[in-house]
Amino acid sequence: MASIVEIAKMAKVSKMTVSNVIHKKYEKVSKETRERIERILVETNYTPNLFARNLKSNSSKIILFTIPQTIENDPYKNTAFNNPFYGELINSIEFNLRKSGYYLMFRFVSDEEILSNLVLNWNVDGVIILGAVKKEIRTVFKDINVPVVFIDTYADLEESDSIVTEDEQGGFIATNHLIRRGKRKIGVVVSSIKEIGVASKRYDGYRRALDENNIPFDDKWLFEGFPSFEFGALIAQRIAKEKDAFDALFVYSDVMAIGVIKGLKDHGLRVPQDISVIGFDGLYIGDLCEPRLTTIKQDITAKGYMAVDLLVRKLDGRSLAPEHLTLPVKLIEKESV
Amino acid sequence: MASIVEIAKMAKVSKMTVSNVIHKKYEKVSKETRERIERILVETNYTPNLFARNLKSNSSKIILFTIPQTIENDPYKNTAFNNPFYGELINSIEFNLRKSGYYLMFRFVSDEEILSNLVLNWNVDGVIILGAVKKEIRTVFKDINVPVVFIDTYADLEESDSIVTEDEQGGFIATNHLIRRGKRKIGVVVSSIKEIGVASKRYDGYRRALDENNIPFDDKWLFEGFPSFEFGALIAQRIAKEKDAFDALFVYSDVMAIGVIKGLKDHGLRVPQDISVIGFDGLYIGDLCEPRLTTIKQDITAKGYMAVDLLVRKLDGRSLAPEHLTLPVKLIEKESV
DNA sequence: TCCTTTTAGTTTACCGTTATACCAATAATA
DNA sequence: TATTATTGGTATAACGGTAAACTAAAAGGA
Repeated sequence: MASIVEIAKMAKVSKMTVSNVIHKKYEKVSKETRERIERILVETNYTPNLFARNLKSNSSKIILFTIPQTIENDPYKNTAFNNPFYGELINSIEFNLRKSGYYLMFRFVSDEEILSNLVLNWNVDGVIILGAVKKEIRTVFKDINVPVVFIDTYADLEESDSIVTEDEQGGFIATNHLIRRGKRKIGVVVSSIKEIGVASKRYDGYRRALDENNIPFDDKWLFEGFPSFEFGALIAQRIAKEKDAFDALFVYSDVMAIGVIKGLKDHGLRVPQDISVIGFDGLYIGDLCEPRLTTIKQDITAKGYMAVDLLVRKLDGRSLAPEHLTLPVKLIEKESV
Repeated sequence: MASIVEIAKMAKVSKMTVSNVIHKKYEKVSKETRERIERILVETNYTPNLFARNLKSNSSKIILFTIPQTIENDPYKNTAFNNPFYGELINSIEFNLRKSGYYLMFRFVSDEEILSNLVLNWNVDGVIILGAVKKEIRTVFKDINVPVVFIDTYADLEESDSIVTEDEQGGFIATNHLIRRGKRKIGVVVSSIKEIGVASKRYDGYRRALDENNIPFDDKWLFEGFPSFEFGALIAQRIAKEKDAFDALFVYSDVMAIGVIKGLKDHGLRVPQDISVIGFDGLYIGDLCEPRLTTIKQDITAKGYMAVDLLVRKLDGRSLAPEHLTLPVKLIEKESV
């Protein structure tokens, strides 16, 4: 825990000389002095105090990655991480930040907290936000001049940087695939489509596929709810009761889709013989269920990479205008259709 | 981004007076001045610069949660987070840290990095480490006087604080359950048992159950390998080839167990009719596979809670002597046995 | 009235680092 | 020899916040 002053004393020089050695400003230091100081730095295992450095430089090398959500009072109730999507994304973000010399601070936050508590407090250099965020919050980031990359948000993004997947197209491909397989009574299971997020875009694609194939949409085909495995199973229960009303389902996420399949089977329906199910994400857990889940795959690790890359380019000043990147999707045929 | 000095100027007082208002040292400030300053604080949306504060106080309120591991060069290869165990744990840790006023910094680290890069650099107030850690690393934490809580480490813990599950007992219960169901040829699938981690303890429990039931252990019953879904499936392939050699398997983790079941079924064996499988962890994904996985459940959220609680007690000085906590396990009977 | 408290502040110094300005001694040039 | 440039540093101030010591003015007590 030696400070630069103590190193300077040991080397009998001023602390500025030590600082110059640390920063490799060798033209300021003679060879002998430099080597003497370097030896002492190694011996004492010196590491700079980043608080001091950050205070001076007014930058932290910390990037906040956050998932805004209603914060539960009970950690057992917060099931976000049950979805491997989050794990894969945070893994990729941490990996790429580390590679670029940044540190990851992770936190679930409520909308209010986002500003008061973290961005300002910590002088985080940048922020990556996953999921739908209210407009007020988004505009505030502009005021405080911290680069932000939004992942999977759609509303009013002209002036923000964002990364999304081909959600609409994915919904379209999924639904089209069902239609090409002869399905005509296609239900859709999503989280809320009122929020302008991935769910509503995937739903839009679903509707477009119906339209283009002249299949009239029936209000009863829409099932909305909390995007969890359990809720998927719950919805399946309702669907199983009117089994003849559907010959296929487009479910907006794999986790939900697996729940749906589980629920359908528990209520005596066979997948895909009685009813086909297609998911969205391409998670490995799709291979765990039986039948294996046909799905629309997105590259989550690439998403994390792109988010970090975009943010780092902002921080380096290599990207000035807002960018909106869209990652491709791909139909993965397994056995549930 | 107003600093305390600017606030002071606006209020026409010294910055110390502002500081006193912020810290609610009201006996130092008259009612009028106080209210004037408070108004300005609100108007300017003042938040203290934590770098400055931390520099002065030499504490950061940051807790590092880290999973030591060989850092892959390719984020696609890092599959740690595919195991929902990690997600549930980090969720619980973040939740409880936030509740106690701490911030979570997460990072995968190599052993070397642990010290040089983070603990010293960031003046993190405490560290939570998951998984087996070499002795050298552990001893260093003592030198630098940062409280550390180890999760799921066993080796040489006398002087460290640690939290584990009843791993040995869990392995015993699992194996005993198989034996009580009439199984006699019980294979065991673990990650490396050379490292002194949870895998070796669970294996110890397995061996004890065999011993106590006078079942001689056969070297061919042991399968070691990388603890992933894929590797579980790979091992199952080998097991399927000598199908008559086994009537049951104890797999040290659910993720691996699900892979094993998948692999067994892909090679024509029926679970549990031909061979029974029991897992360990109690993850929700155990319910996704068919048959649903019988397993030994541990409470991961409780584990995170205990880790944070113990660490915070260390930081508050409310726990001086090293503590070693062991969380209970419970047999959950489903359909794979 | 004089002395002591109390009130309501202010001043100073420091946390560890770094940018900037400065300086002394030596080397190079005219 | 006098002047200028280079080398190898040092001294100072600042980042924003806080603990501790200090002080001026008002209030209280004898």
